[in-house]
Amino acid sequence: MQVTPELLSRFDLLKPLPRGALEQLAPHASLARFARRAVALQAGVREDKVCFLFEGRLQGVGFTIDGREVGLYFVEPGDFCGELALFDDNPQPEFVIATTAASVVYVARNPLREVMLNTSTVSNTIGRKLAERVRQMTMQRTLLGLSNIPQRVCGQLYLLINEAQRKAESSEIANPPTHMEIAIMLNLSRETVTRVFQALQSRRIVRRDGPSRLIVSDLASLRRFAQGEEEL
Amino acid sequence: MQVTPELLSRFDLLKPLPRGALEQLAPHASLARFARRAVALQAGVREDKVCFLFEGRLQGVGFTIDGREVGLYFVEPGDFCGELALFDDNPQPEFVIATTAASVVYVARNPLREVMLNTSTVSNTIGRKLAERVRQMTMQRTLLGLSNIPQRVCGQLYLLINEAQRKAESSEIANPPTHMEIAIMLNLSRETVTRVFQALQSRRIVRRDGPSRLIVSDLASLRRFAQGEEEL
DNA sequence: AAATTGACGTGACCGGAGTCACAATAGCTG
DNA sequence: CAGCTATTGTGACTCCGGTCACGTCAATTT
Repeated sequence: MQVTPELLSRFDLLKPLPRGALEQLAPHASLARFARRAVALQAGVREDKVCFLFEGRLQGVGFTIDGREVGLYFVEPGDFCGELALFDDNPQPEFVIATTAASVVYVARNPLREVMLNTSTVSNTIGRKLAERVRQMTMQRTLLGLSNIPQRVCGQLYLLINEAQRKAESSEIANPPTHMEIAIMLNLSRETVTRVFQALQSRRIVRRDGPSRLIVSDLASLRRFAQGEEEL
Repeated sequence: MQVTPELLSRFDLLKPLPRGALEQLAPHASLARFARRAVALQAGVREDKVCFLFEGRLQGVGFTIDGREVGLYFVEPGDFCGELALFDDNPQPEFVIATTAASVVYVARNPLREVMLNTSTVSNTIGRKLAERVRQMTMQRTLLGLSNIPQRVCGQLYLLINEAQRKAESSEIANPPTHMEIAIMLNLSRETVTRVFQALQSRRIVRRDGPSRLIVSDLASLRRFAQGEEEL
């Protein structure tokens, strides 16, 4: 489907671009819609496009040889993924799949690469993004090193809370990941995650409010569990 | 200690720079030597330098709250680390420590950043490096997802083998990591790694040749174990 | 309204990796 | 060479998270 320059300019990365650059990119962009669990980017192949998320939610996942799924990160609307293709010709390392119905804009790799090289704000943004991604993965890897499993779950939960909300007493997570999705990110079984949630709920630390809102009533306790100052 | 432009030009990243740029950087560079286990870059602080490894070996490591160590990657001579500081002002996510006695050249962040922004070959190299780092971390994360532990160790062992040597029947790893270091990278206990090595040695798949050489006699078998086609 | 699906909840059992406590080397260093 | 430290090797025991086998519940589908 055809993409207008206006649509492209709604993404933070492309917003600073002059009209001309957007018009140059638009013909190389296309819109796509995905159902839940559909694949937006393939692992192991040299993807020739970058994926901008318009609505819904995506997740980067890997698969081990034995078919186990490995959750890596989430992509929220306005953000993009598959940017590794802009740096070299090596294959995309992980799958990106839709965790909810989603609509995305694909932008062809080469024209975008041109724009990146000519526009310092774009290359800076992508550089920062990549750096942030490395930090994110490092934190995630550190979480996996925790041998106390409830602590691991609490740590993940704490990471899911917006930094802006960290200071408040209570907080809420909109569209929280399912237990299964959390389990996959933390190398745990779904049952274990459920049991930790049970414990947190019985202690009034978290509470569900409908399917799409998870309320953290006692953020301070959650932090203590996450930091191992207290045992679950 | 004072650093000459010649010394800087021995690093791949800086080699393509014109003489002038090197002379501009040299006053902002300093040499340092480290004993084993010394810290080259601090986690959690805004490091204002990038670390180029001259000799020895470094390792990026994290620490969980409970003091457990988390191995992330190795740095070999000629390579560099701490490059995240070039992209933003956020803190260095992981420690970098010396696994052997090492000598490094520190280059101040800001001048190097200037050079990077003005020299497309440098920014390209750093971009590729960062992209490669993300791929590396993704693979490592995938390894951690393996629930079959011997398979995990074999996978790591296989990753340690140079790509150039992958095709041959046998191969060797110079200065192999200790069992403890492998355990830390794979979230395992040292004993478990030892036991896997015992199994591999008794099957004549690997063999030690002195302290600094590990010989993989039967690469094909190792690969089969790594890919889960055969159980240890 | 019945049927299907996907998410969540829960108990019982079991295997395997961590832990602990050693021993045995192997390198280094004085 | 003696002594020290780091690394590797091994057994016994324990514990805890995975697996399996269910059940419940709400949301969609038909």
